[in-house]
Amino acid sequence: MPSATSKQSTLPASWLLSPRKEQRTCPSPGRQQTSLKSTAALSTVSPPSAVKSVRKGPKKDAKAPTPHKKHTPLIPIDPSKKNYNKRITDVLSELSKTEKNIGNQWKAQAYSKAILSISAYPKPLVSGKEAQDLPGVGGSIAKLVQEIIETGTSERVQNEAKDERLQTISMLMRVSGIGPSAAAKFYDELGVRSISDLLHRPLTRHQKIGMKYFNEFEKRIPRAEMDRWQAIIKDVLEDIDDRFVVTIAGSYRRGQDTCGDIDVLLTHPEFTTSSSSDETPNSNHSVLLQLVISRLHEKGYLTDDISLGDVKYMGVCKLPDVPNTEAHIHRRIDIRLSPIDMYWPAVFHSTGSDQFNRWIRSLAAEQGYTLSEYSLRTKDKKSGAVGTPLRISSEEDIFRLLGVEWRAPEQRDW
DNA sequence: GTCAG
DNA sequence: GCTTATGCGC
DNA sequence: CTGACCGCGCATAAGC
Repeated sequence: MPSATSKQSTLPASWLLSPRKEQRTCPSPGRQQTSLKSTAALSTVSPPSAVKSVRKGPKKDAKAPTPHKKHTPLIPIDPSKKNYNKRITDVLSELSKTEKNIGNQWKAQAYSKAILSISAYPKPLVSGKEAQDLPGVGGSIAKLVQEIIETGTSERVQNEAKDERLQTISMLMRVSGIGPSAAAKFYDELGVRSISDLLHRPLTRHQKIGMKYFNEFEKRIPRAEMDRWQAIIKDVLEDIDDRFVVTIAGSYRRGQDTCGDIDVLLTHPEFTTSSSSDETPNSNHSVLLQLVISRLHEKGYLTDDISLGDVKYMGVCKLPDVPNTEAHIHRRIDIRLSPIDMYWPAVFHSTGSDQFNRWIRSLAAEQGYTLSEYSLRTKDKKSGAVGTPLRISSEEDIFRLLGVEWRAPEQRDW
């Protein structure tokens, strides 16, 4: 009900409501989907290769997909392989979670890294010492591993499991908008001991929404529903301006059967970095996202807004209910608007997986580049000086420039 | 907590 | 009122 | 021994 977002669609966006060109050129709506699996992953749309000029014939382009060979070091871990040390990694996961709850993100991450390499170890560990040879496993974790091998668990984990405060904080943090700091404050200063206690406490807008949909947000989104959202969003956007380019990224793009939320990336040929930096009259991109959001509201797809700025929206959506059917579940949806010259790095980044991104970034660094969600730039290893962003007109460009063989999104799932 | 510098 | 810091999510 | 480990958009609190 709050939704402060009601900046109605009084926003004129001159070039926006542009001539509905002939008809569907670019982002042809969802159709294609249906045959998911492989195609679905490439989810999206037509890559407008060059900034301007494009938008012509049917989606041609896609660059010449001619990857050079260039063996990729394949450091990757095969996720399908068996974990011979599950007992150990399970315990370490608890420790990672605890550190995260306390706000020690780096320790939490360190445990996660150790978990990854231990999971990939091809046989059961026999000693902590053996574990310490693995990347990410130092003396401290080696000791833990030794303890787990000997006793089957860790005393520390046992104690933490009995710790009321930790357990409660862990629970509170399941509410979207409550992090380590707020959870600790609720417990220590406001006497909160359960989720329901929160109802009588001052909450931020985000936290109220987190409470309202506490159960729904933890439910996974079936791929079929994701397909529907993709079609809907493309449809609404094309209705506004058929030059919008849309990608549903995240695990959906990697072909997963279920997803945690809906991650939408958006760009428009007339929204470029230059047009965003200077304040020319044409930089009405500042209303672009607002326009999109108000349109989605009008159509009844959005139910709550968590945040809305010029380039990023976070909110809640729900498919229209059909009479005599079970109501649909509320879903978290994020929509980001990128200048077109930053679009493919953004798509690449948001497609993940996180692990894949870490790997590719380290690879980039080795080759004298720095890759972010905004750009791919050269970077001098010595001086650290970075160059200007390279022109990226497709995901393939990124692979090609890094000398890595193309990997479809499903192959980045690690 | 781990690793690189 | 305006500016900066912090929390949060990703 | 010390700092990096992604760091940025948005909402809200804190500071002036």
